[in-house]
Parts: sequence; structure tokens; C-alpha cells
Amino acid sequence: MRTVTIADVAKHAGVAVSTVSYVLSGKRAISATTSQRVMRSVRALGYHPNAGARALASKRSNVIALVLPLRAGMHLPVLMQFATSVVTTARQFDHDVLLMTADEGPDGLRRVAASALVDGLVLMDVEIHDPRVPLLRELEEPSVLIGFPADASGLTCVDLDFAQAGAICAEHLASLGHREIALLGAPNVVYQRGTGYAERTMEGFAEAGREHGATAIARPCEESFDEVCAAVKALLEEHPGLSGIVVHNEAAVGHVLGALRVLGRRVPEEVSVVAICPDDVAERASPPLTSVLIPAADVGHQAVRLLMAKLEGGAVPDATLLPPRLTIRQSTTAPGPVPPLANSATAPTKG
Amino acid sequence: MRTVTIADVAKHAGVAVSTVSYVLSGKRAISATTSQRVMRSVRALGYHPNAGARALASKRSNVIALVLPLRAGMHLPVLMQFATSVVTTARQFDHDVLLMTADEGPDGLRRVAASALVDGLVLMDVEIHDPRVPLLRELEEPSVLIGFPADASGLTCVDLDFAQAGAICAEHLASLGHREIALLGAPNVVYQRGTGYAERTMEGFAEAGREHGATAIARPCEESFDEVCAAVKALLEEHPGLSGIVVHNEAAVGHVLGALRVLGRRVPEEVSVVAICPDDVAERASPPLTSVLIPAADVGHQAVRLLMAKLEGGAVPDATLLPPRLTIRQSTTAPGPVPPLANSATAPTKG
DNA sequence: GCACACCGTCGAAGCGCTTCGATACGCCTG
DNA sequence: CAGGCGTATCGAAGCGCTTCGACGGTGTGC
Repeated sequence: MRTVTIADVAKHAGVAVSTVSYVLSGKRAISATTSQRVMRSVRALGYHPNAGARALASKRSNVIALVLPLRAGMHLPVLMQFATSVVTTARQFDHDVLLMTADEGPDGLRRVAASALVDGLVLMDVEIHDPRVPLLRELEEPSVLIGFPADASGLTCVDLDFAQAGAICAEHLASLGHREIALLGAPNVVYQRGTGYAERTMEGFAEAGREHGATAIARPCEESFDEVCAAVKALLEEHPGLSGIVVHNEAAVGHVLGALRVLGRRVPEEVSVVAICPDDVAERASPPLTSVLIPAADVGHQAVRLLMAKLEGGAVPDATLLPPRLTIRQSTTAPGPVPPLANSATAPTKG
Repeated sequence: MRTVTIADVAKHAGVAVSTVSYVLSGKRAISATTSQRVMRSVRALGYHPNAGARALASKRSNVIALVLPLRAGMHLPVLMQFATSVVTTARQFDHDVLLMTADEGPDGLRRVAASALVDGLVLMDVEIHDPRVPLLRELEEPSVLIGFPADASGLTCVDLDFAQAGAICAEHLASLGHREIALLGAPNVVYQRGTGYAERTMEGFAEAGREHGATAIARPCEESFDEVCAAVKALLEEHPGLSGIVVHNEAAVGHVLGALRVLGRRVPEEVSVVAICPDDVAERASPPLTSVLIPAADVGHQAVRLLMAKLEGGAVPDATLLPPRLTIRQSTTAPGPVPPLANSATAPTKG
């Protein structure tokens, strides 16, 4: 069965090839009757335009690239959510998505751009000092970044507003009456790498804590159970008045709860816990966690929307920050009337 | 800067367009001197062949589709590993990867196939009764499935050998001397959906247990901490002699350990635990878990290799099963001389 | 009733590449 | 030295589509 071409459709409908093209693209007015006849032939023959030919003639491939970061082992589930929402949104704009990893290096981007394989790029999980960014500038291919590099001038960036996410957590705890709160973040290596979002969360948390007159401690957090356990224990010993913990580390969330259980601190009666993580992780915990959701799907959606706007030649904002959303569940409550002095040796001096 | 075409290269090198093409494709013999001259021009001009034109003329797009399953919320991390290994491997064969979700339905597959956007398909996470399979048969587009449908005749399928994974776990425990062992699997809904791998693991586990003269219980397992806790408690009460647990549920692994901690059962002294999960999850637990690794990267690699072979017209085996790998860590040991009767559920002492 | 504009459609010229003969040249053979 | 062969290269014909300019036919203004 030879594949159906536009010429077949034209013949079947008794019109010129160009007429079929115009019916399909809508770039010129075609009478309703002709249009219907053509569409009937399209359906009857099961016509699908050849992508290569279309790309060649129109200089648009209707494909965008989705570029994953090089390093593996990062927030895989969230990346996946990004990816699927990018695909779904792209389809709504009649585009497909080419999946690329950065391990081909800059040449990979150069290649797809120069070969006209794609019309634009979405770069996921951009870091402060991302090697892909300089290349992007030189490439002059329409692009959107998910995340913020150090110098974002002239680039279009989208991300969750992590500072606000941190702030919301601090505010929530402060407004419940907690005076001493802590944030457990990503592993140390993440901060050393200069992954903007981790730092921004900490800063937002610290600042909001300060504004609300609470003592706000923020520190990195490793991901093994034993290390989490030690970290939580140390935290509680060093800060006997501590009554609220924010966890911004998906892998450590469960371990923090386990640690508190081992240490005999009840949640939320003795310690309130807020997580920044996907909803399913929060719901699966015991007790279900008050959490701030990272709207991965929204981010992907916005990224594609912006890219499409750029492809149409429209002007788009340089930076788009998406608001986080707090869901209150059962792991946070007002602190008890008396701070429980479990095993602490030293008494706090400040109130 | 107009994009560089093959004609530019030909002119720059002082040869015919076709000669450049033959140098690049190697489909006809070209003298070493000419070949070098052409290659020098290619580099000097930074030439990249136009993908659309190439596809149009050669009827090969050098792109394969990677089709994700529709339903969300599945084993995201593992899917991601598949995906990256598929991309990496495809690049080694000079192909790119188009990412598709199944939520466009069958029409999506039809579209990419008919439009010649892709040369072949890799379907991820195929289920027993996968709606994509019948379509695939009608499409006659080269394809490889990851996972096994009920009727795999005439299809090329790759997967981890889950039956063997289950069996290895049972054998490991039995050979340590455990006489009564249990498998906690995926949530109930997964079995109802007919997701082959979950059942195959259970079967392999049960059979191997039987062969080694051990009592082997297998049951589904939900993913919230409280449900896991209840399940583990019930299991231990119903089977007082139980001394080994296999967990085939990434989300529940941490919860099972937490439950045992709450129930006061030490791992591995009183209960040995084996997980079927990625290494990082196993390593992060306390104690680090003896585990069977799902070789996601291998599976993706093999899938692409097979697809490429089919594209070259080669014959390939219908079914490819990849062997699982057991890594012994600190969560399994021989059962104690006397199954210790649990003291009740209070905070255990951890040293 | 004539010039003009406009609408709907057509024909043809590419887009940049691959590939199929054809060609030119040197070399071997008889 | 003619004939034949193999090798390296060329020229041209598409691949299936988009798009531009052209062209009848109808409607409008004067």
C-alpha cells in the first residue's frame, strides 16, 4: 500500500494540489463546498501529510526539542512530570517533542538546530552555571529555560517561585504560633553545584521567618535514613524550642518522619512538619503531610506556551514565576502550651 | 546567516553535489583525496544536512518514537531511566527520539507512522491487555515493546525477567535458612489492571519458594504508611514463623522498614528484608537493603538495539528477557535460633 | 455598459537532499 | 592498438509539500 500523498487527495477531490494545501493550512480562503469535498477525500484516503516534505517546503518542522540535563539521579519523578506536560501541551499546538539528553554536549544542540530538526528548544532543569546557556545565546534558536541561570538576560525562563514556596512554609508555621522553625533542604552537593532553586527556597524561608519574628534555621540534608536521623536529632538538641520542620527533599521526607518516630516526637503534637514535595508523597505519609506542591505540569505547560509564542514572533516576558500552593493536611498544628523538654540538657535563653 | 546547504559544500570543495552526498553517506566509493577535500569543506562551513530534505529524499527520518503509557502515577523514576537510555542508545545509532504519550490515543501512533515522522516505535511499559498492541499489528511499522502483552506473537518484546527476580529473592532467603517468607507487591489496582510484571514476580517468588521447601506467601501492598504498617503487622501475626520479607514496591520500601521499626522487629536480626528496587533507594535505607536491581538502562538499550536491527531488515528474537541482579547488603541474614516474640509497639532503642 | 476590484482556484517553481544512470578516464587484455 | 572493464565523479530527476503569481469569473461603482 503506497502511502497517500497530497496529489492523491487532489485527484480524488478533483482539485489542484495547492487547493488541498490551502484547505489544510487555512492560509487562503477556500469556498465551503470545495473545502468540504477536500476534507471528505482526506478522510476517505486516510491522508497524513509527509512530515519531511512539509518541513522542507515550509521551513518549519513542527517539532520542539526537550533537553534534559546531563547529570542523572536528580529529581526523576518531577522531571517526568515536566516531560509529559511538555508533550501534552506541545500536541495542543500541533507540535511533537524530540527528547534529548545533554550528554551529546553542545554539539547535540547545534546539530538539531542546524539540521532544522526542531523549531525551538525547551531546556529542563537549568542551573546557575549551566553550560548549555552560553551555547544557547550563540545559537539564536527560539528557546525557553526551566530554571534560572546566573545571567538570564535575553533569555526566557520559567520556574516555580521557590522563594515563595519557602516563605509560605515559614509563614504557615509562624502563623500557627511556632517561634523556632527549621528547613531541611537538599543534600550538600546540590548547593555546591549551584542549583538555584534549593538556595532560593532557603532564602525565602529565612526571610519570611525573620519577618514573622521567628527563628528560622536552614541547612542541607543528606538522604540516607541514618544521616537524616542524626540530622534531626542534632537539630532538636541544638534548638530545644524547635517546634516546626520544613522538608524540601523528596527522598528524605519519609526518613524525617521515621526519625521523629524513633526519637519519640509525635507529629504534629510535638513537632509540626511541612514538606515541599508532590502530593502523592505527602498523602502517603503518616500522618498525611501539610505540603507545598511543585506544579511541574504547570511549568511544562507554560514553557511550551511561551515557546510557541516566540515561534509566532510574539514578545514574551523574560521571567515567569509560578506560584506554589500550600495544602494543609494533618502534620501541622499550633505548638503545645509548653514546649516539651524531652531530653534536653540546656534551657533556651531566648523567647 | 543563511544556512549552509550541500550545494555550498560542493561549490566550496569544487565537486558535484552528489559527490558530497556520497562522501557523507559512504554509499559509493570516493577517492581518499576527494573525500578529504569534501570533509574539510564540511567542517569549514559547519555544514549539517537538513533533516527534512534528507527524510524526504531517503524515506528515512532517522527518528524513532518512544511511546509512554497513558496512565500517570506509575513508576516514574524507572520510566525516566528507560527513557534516557533509549535516547542515549538511539544516538549511538545516529537516530533521535520523539517522545509521545499515549493520551493522543491510537491516532497518535497512526499519525507519526503515516507522516513518516519516525522510522520505528518503542512502546514502554506494555501491559497484558494493552490497547496499543492491536493497533501496532495493523500499522506494520517496525516496533519493539518493553513489557509483554497477553498475545505477543509476531511482536518483539523486551523486559526484565521478573519471574527470575522473584525467584532470586526467594532463593536467597531460603538458602539463608528462612522457612517462611512473604512478598509484598504492588498495590491491588496494579494487579487488577493486568500489569504482567507484578504477577510474574509473584509467580516466580512462589514457585522458587516451593522448590526450596519454604512457605511463600505473596500479597499486594498499598503505599501509604498506615496501610503498609497494618499489612506488615497482620502478616507477622498470621505467620509467627515468618522471618523474611521481599518488597516489590518502590514507594512502600521505606514504609515497610518504618513499620518494622514501629513493631519492634529488628532488621535483619529478627526479620530479613529484600527489596526489588533501584540501588539508590536500597542504599539510602537503614540498614542498607539487600536488593534486586531492575536494569532499566539495559532494557532501554536492548530495545533500541533490536529496533535498529529490524530497521536494517535483520531478524530478531521475539522475546528478550534480561537477568536481574542481586546485591547483598545488610538487611538479610540467617534467621535467629529462636524466633523472638515481639515486645510490643513502642519506641525501639537504636544503637 | 465599462473599468476595476476581489474572490476562489490553479500551475509551477522551488525547498535540500538521495539516487540512478551516464560519462570520462586510465588500465588491462589480446 | 582497439576493445573492454572498473573506478571516480557528475548531472538530473524526483521525494511531497508550500507558496507565489496568474487567471477567470462575478460583483460593484460610475
